[in-house]
Amino acid sequence: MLLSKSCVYGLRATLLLASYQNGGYTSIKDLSNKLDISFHFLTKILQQLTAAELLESMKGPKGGVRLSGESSDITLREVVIAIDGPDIFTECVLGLPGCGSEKPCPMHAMWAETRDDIEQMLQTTSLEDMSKEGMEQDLRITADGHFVWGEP
Amino acid sequence: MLLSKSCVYGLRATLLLASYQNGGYTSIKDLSNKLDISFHFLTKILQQLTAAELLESMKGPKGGVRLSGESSDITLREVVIAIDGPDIFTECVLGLPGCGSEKPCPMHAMWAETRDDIEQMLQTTSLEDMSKEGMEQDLRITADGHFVWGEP
DNA sequence: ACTATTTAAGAGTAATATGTCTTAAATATA
DNA sequence: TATATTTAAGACATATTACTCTTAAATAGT
Repeated sequence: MLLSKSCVYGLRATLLLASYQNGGYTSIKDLSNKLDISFHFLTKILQQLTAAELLESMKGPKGGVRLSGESSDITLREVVIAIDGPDIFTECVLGLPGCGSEKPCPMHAMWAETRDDIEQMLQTTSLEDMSKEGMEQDLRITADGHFVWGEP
Repeated sequence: MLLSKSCVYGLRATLLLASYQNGGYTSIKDLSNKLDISFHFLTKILQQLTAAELLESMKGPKGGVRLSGESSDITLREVVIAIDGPDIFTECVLGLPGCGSEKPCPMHAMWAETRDDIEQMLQTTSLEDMSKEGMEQDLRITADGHFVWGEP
């Protein structure tokens, strides 16, 4: 997998949050239930996103998490980097540490291109873009596909 | 990482084998030394490639492994599939099991495209292509970059 | 036939990723 | 103030991947 499970969980949760578009706090319990992800595990992941200031959190009743800004201002790339780190956008496909344009591996050129395409794709797509598509076309965000968007 | 370490080791070893272009057997010891990969671990990986009939092996003195056919006839895609399996070319980027054109996830369309690009790229590149480039331009195939191509 | 060399196969170990559980801290509401 | 609810934090457990080690089987050369 290109993205770790943690990263994918983070993306799915933030997409769902974006679809709520009410500005209020949503409990992680709600997210973990709807997405069928372990509550404690998801909590840890969302903590990373909070630390990266993509989310804001509040403890206590009525607490939960919310996007720190407009869903149109948060890109998929930001979420990915917050969880999997920025290296996936620079790493050699053969995992060779010193690989770069100076002394590349045979696959460097071809991979650098697709890698940049992927980064560009994630960079130019906001949580709003994806969550809107998800809602409007009733797309899948769970394994079973049974899911209702935008109902906090 | 898109590809597992095993897969990457397999690619590096087959690229090196392709550069030998002498048709004879090369000992795994030689490959593991040159590529700085654990001998036993590489042995296991190359066994998978032998099982997939991309390599042929012979035991005993003068034994070793060799490409089962012309290096121009073996694609990077074949090596990848032999080790990491074919699923990486069909899997959902969010890891959602039922994701497909019928009931896709929001990222399905964009990812399917890049995924197909990657497959196409690997499909249209042979071991010969890559090893020739590696030799001719003295490209990196080890971490330290100190390496001499094509000397069995 | 004997020996040295090499791959094959499987058991075992280590490291990392994934997932679970418990306790602490904050906060809304009564 | 007391209670219920929620995130924060860290310890713990399991699964997967990566790597090591030992023994067996095959084969070339003497």
